[in-house]
Parts: sequence; structure tokens; C-alpha cells
Amino acid sequence: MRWSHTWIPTLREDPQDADVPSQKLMIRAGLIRKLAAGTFTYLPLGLRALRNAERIVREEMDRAGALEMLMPVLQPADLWKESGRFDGFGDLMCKFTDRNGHVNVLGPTHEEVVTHHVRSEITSYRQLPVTLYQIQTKFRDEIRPRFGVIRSREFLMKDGYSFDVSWEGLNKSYQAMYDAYQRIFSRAGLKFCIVEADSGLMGGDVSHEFMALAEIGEDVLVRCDKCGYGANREKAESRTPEKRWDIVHAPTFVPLQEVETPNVTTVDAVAKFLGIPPLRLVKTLIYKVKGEPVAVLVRGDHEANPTKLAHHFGTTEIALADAATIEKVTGGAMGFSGPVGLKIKKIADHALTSATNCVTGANKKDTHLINVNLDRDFTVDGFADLRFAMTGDSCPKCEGTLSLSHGIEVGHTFKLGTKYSEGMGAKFLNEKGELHPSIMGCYGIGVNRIVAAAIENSHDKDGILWPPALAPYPVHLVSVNPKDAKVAEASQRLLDQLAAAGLEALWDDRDAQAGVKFKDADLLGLPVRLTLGGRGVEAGTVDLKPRNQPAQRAVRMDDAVGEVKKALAEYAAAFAR
RNA sequence: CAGGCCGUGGCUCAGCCUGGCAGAGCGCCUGGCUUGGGACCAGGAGGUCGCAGGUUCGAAUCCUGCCGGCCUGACCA
Repeated sequence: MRWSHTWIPTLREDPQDADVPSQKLMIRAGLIRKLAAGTFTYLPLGLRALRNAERIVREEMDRAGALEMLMPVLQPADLWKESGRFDGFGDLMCKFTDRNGHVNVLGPTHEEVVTHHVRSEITSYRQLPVTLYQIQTKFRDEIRPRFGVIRSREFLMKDGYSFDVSWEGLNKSYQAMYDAYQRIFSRAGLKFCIVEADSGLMGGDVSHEFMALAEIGEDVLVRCDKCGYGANREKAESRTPEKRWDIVHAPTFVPLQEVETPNVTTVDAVAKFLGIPPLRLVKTLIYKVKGEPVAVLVRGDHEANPTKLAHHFGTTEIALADAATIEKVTGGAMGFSGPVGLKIKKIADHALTSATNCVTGANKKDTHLINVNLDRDFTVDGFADLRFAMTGDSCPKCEGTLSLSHGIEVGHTFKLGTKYSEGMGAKFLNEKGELHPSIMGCYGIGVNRIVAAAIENSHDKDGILWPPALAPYPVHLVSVNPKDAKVAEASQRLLDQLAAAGLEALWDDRDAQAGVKFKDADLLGLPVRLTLGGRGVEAGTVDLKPRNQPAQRAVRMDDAVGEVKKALAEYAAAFAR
């Protein structure tokens, strides 16, 4: 493709409204343009990359035995009311009323639609199992679109749904998708990891998130450096390293004592005021669980994890108590709560098992207690894992150490079970003539996010370094002076040879300064750059520079195709996991 | 949704405080000269200063409202 025949509007400067590297580079390299908040146009070059990502997804889904179909974006709201998710999704859903007064939604996902079709058509165990998928535009009226195409209101998603006659069948279908996902993200050249995700109180027991590792990722994940354990922040278990207490604690119990702490309420402030590390404090959080006040105790430097609380209490009706409730329950002001003398149910995080001589609120305004000890000064109704894991914690599965990293969620798999099939009547007759709901799984991939994450994973100060499978073109030919007939002729000959070998090249045939073209070539980041100028034509050579190498080298024109293939193979090897 | 910031040529931005002919760099067009890492010379096109109202002899500039965008937060103790 000639540069002069396509449309690649590169920008010299960073766009004003972009903040993350992938977004800046996608705009500067002429891949996308923003239309409005959270909506983007893919220009020719960007579309090629997006189509490459899409192709990888499609090939691997097909290989895994999934069947591609295409469902409507436009869906009747009634279906969503039937599943009970119309209100659940709420304002996240784009909706409108049509001329007949019917409420329609623009699909944010397709469980309802696919379940509707399956319940009408698939009524026998003989028709199962089946895994259906589509690659299609989804709409979500995000609270806050950001990071370019990473969180947008309109995006391309691969969504798949499996239907099985049994849980064993679901496990098999799920594993097939799980394996396909690994192949997809490997082929796309992403640095990714798979983490356990919380499946909530509803539905199945297993959920995995496929995370592209990136500093700017919105999701926090916890990983073990030794055994490969990974989980998202809501789900991650951990063990508190015992020795940290031994270091900071006095060896013997010291008498309980009241101290004045005027207007000092937060953990950090109390720690600073008393000149002790935050982990010496015990945070006492008053929650309302199904309307009942409960005290949750966690170490000062730890954070209570609402998801774990929900699991512990077996309800989602959990919220921090308001100031009035806290005063009523503790007898003291907000910010000065403590377990000593507290009458309500108290549960503590495991990390407090060995807590000695710690600091708590006194349930009295402007007062804290020091040298508080479990059993001697207060008791709890139980211990549980109630907090978020943090860097330095011990792995729950082995002796390794956990660390936090950020990730972009590029894929999510979920064992749904019978939530939708039961609720929407997607049932089949088994061989005994009994009616059963299908066992469902669902599987999503953010196709745009694959592209953005790849750039996030692979760029330098000059521009993109495309993973080979996503690169809009494998080869970038820069003709230094294309007005020179000899150069133009040699360039065309080279392009023909490359094409004959199945290598499509972007040919920068612009009448521009060489420097301009080199800068643009670095920005676009195609895997292999060839440079041809007057002196090369004279010598019968062309200069070859892989995007990930600092220097170029001259190769004979006759050997160019072979050298390009070799360079592409080496380049690809650098992206192999 | 709440808080903060920002809307001036295609892009990045200055001008606004202290009202008085709408600017710069890049990009674009024409010609010249150049062509191996964002050259140079000459000429040129391009802007209802987000929208509406108000104050004023006079508003990009001050005031009010609206629209759009960006950032932060939204159980963080």
C-alpha cells in the first residue's frame, strides 16, 4: 500500500485529551480519532490492527469448536425485565423508546438474547452441548469513559456462551475456552496473567479474569512470585507474615492506658500523633449487616474487603454505618471506635490473632486506648479473612510472597450455571424424558482492549512496537527520494518481490524529508523497516532495520525477501512467551 | 452523580488577571531550493475566540446560564 494512497494522519505532538501511552500513540500514529467521550473512529491503519486481533480471536474460537453467529445490538427491554437485569444494569444501559412506545436497549452483553434463542430451539440433550459466540459492537453508558479505547462507551467484544447438560460438561466447555483464551492472548503478544475472580454470591463457583499486565491498568491483581497463584484484589487470599508482629511488639503485656487524642481520627493521624507505625493500631469499623450493627476489626495498615465481608456474612446487604449509628452503638464519636467494652458482635481479621499492646479507639471523643490486648481487654466472636491482600503478604498456597500489580482486563470467563437458563426457562429433555435447565458458561474478550494493551505492553519513546500478529503491515518501505526514477523503479521491484512472498508492505512514497519518514516509521512501529535511497540503488543494497533493534544493516537487493523473513522471525521470537 | 480544571485556525498552545485591529509554532496550498533522522527561502489560504444572554461607547477578555471535554472521587475509615 502506498502511503500517498491511504490515509495515515500522523501527529507530531501528543493530543491534548489523551493521558495514557496507548491512547496517545493510537491517535498520533493515525490509528484512531475520537468522536466524542468514549467513542472512537478507526482509521484505515487502526482498523487493520483491530481486524488482526479479531481474526486471532475468531480462529481460536473456531478451533475450539465454538460456533459464530451474530445477534442484534437492538434488543427489547422486555427480555431484560424477564431476567431481572433491566434494573440491575440501570443507567449503564443505553436505552430508548421507539415510535411505538416500546423500550429498547442497545446490548451491553447478550446473555438474555442468546438464552432466548436457545430456549426456543434447543430442547433436547441430543442438541447439546453447544458453544455460541459473536464478535460485535457493545454499548455501555459508562460512568466515566477513560483511557481511550480501554474504557469506552462503544466497543468491540467477543462474547461466547456455552450450554451443557451437566456440570461435567460445563467444565469441559469451560476448559476449552480457557485454553483458547491462552492461545489468543499469547498470539496477540500480550504480557498477561490469569487470575481467579470473585463470582459473587449469585451463580457459579468459578470465574477467571485474563489480565494484560500494564501500569495504567484499572484492575488490581495479586500474584505470587513462586507458585503462580493469582487473583484479583476482591478475591485474593493472603497470610499475614507473623514476624512483622514480633518485630514491633513489646515482649510483655503492658497495662491498658487511656490517652487524649484531640481531633485525631484517622489511622495515619493517630499513628503520627503517638509516634508509632500504623500496623500497631486496630481499626474498628462499624458495619450494618442486614440492618444489624457489627464491628469489623482489621490491623491499622490493612483494609477491610467488602467482598469478603459479603461472603462471610452471606449477604450483600452490607454498608458502613453512618455517624449517628456509630455514636449510638459505641457511645463515642466517629473515628474513636474500639473493641474494648463494645457490646455488639465483633469479628476480626486473622492478622489480629497475635495482636498485643495495640492502639484502639476508646469509644469516647478525642480519646484512644494504648496497650490494648486481645482476651485480656476484649474478646471477639470469631476470626476470618476479611481484608485486602497487600504486597509483602505470604501466598495462601505456598511459601512465596504476594505482590500487587495492575492489569487491563482483556478477557473474562465465568461458570454461570443455571442462573439464566432457570430464570428464563432454557430447559431440555434428557434421555429419561426429564426437564432440566442447561448449565451455562459465558466468555468475553475486549477486542479493542487487545490492541490498546498490546501497545501499552510494547512501545518506546518514539512510538509503537507492534506484536507481529497485530501489526497493520509487516514491512515498512521508506524510499528516500521517490522522485528519483531509479529509486522508484527499484522500490517497485522490491515491493513486487515482497508481495510474491506474501509480505504486504506499507510504502512511504511521499516526497518528504527522510527524517520525517523515519520519525513516522518509528511512530507507526511496523516490525521491519526497509530503506532505499540513491546510494543503495547504486550499490544494489537496501537497508533493513527491525523496529526493536537500534541499528540498520545493508542487505543485497537480491537477498532482501529472505532477509526480511528472517528478521520477522527473529522479531516474532522476541514476543513469544 | 459530586468536586476541580479546560473550551481561541487541522494540531499544540499564547492572549483573558488590568476590556480597545485575533496571535505563535507545527500542519496545509503555490513556487524555489533540498532529500539517509521532524531543513531552508518567498508568497498564501484558513478562526461566528463552545453556545446564549447580560454589563459596556466597545467583550476572546468581566458577569450569569447552558453545552462539550479532561482529571479526581464515588463503601479507602
